[in-house]
Amino acid sequence: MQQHATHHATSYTEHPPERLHLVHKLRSITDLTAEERQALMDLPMTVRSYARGQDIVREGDIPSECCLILDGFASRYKLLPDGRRQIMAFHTPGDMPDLQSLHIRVMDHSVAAMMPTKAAFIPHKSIRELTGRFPGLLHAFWRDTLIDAAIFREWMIGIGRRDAHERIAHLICEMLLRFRGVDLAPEDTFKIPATQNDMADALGLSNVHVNRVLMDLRRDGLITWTNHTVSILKWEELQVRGLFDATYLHQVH
Amino acid sequence: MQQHATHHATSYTEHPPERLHLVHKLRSITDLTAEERQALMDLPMTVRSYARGQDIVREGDIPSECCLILDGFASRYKLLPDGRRQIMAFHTPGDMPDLQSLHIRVMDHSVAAMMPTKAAFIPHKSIRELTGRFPGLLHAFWRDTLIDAAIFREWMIGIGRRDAHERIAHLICEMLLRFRGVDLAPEDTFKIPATQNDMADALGLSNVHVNRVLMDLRRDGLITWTNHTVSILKWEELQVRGLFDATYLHQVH
DNA sequence: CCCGCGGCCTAACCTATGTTGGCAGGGTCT
DNA sequence: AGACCCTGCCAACATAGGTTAGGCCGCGGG
Repeated sequence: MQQHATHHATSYTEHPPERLHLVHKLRSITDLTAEERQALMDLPMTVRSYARGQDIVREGDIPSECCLILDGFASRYKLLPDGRRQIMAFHTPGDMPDLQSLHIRVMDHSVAAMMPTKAAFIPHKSIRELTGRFPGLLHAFWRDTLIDAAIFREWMIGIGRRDAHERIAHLICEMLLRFRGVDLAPEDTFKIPATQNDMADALGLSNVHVNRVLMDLRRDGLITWTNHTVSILKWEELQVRGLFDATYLHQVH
Repeated sequence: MQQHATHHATSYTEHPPERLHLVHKLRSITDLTAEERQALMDLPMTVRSYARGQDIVREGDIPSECCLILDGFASRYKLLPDGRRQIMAFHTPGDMPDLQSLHIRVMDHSVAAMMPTKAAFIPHKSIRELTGRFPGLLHAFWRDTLIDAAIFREWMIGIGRRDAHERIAHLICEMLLRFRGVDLAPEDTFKIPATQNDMADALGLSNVHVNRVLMDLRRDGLITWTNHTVSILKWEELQVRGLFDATYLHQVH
């Protein structure tokens, strides 16, 4: 709600409203001056649309632009030669899933749309020019990639050391907070773009087992999950099951 | 060998030789000018020593300095409330395991010595001052944290989607390359500071199972592993077993 | 010198999770 | 409408890997 107020406070009528997600996201992790915000809004970008399942960036690519999720939902994933898939991150509007390509030439994983998704592409050149003028933005971007890494670490401990129930509860907790962060979870309910199969690939489980555990969580009245929408009924208890502690999201600020 | 030549080419007699590891490491991922190298060597640092098992930085800390491994070997890890442990990274001399603390206030994991280890502490202030003067170094540090994240991702797919044999073979492959990178693996043999228990916690397995798999690898003549030293006997075959592809280390340059 | 501890190794047993296969409902394309 | 296909759901069975327990060895400390 507060964030919503923010949206209305600063209006940039000459740009499509989706650009605000980027400003909004970066403000959620650091402070920005008015000039910095304006400079972000002025970044040149070309927009493309993707259907569910389509790749936005592909492993092996050598990007010369970064992509910014404007609308929809994306995942980062990697495939083993025999087709096993590991999803390594989910991304909401305002995220730049391949920001790292600024400093790492070749993509070591892919980015795909998990639902109809609009992505904007910003030339590396423009970003470099921007961060050259605004050191504050440079640090914001760096910080963003560092938080990314923190989430990877948290997922690692999940996949490596939590059992299936803990993992799934934990992921649902994380999603709720991140959707809340972009005002997409009113009343602890949100549209989840991931199928049970996607969840499985994110958590290192099989789709069948994800289904089993989900049934348990529903039976115990912690959540409902129908038709791609999830409601958290017992937030406290869900956190306990997932051993959830939000500090790793570094959203405080 | 080439790197060894490099060592001798540039000598900074007024500093302890361990400082060269940092220069060496950063040069393995990016180009540095002579001034930048000198500036690195001139960083103020205070040195402390740690025994195996001691924490160098602890989860929850709010560091005002970054640590640099001068000598020895360190791991980054995280504990669950009931004591389950996940190791998320190994670090060799020249690495700065908590570089992220520059932009992320509170540590979300710990760093520990895995053998007697010497670490240097560099005030954030000095690093900020340095990166202010040398944008090249700023990008080198940023790039370093991005490679870190790339390794996290690779470990994620390992823990999530590879079976125990693949995981263990893969980790040994990675270690060989990283030790080679710092001239610590002559003839494909290196001192491994990790116990089988450490390996288990890094790979999301139990120590017993690590032992089982290690026996297999030895029986098949791929490696020897005695007394904390590992030799790779069949490098090709080990890579095949681990589905190993080194691009994620981004060491090429 | 002995003691205790930590690291390895082994065996017997157990269970969480994977696999396969099959069914039902809802979209979507023709 | 019919034919698909994807997603969720469910049951029966299979197995990789966990757990527990114990023995052995080498080392550092008293």
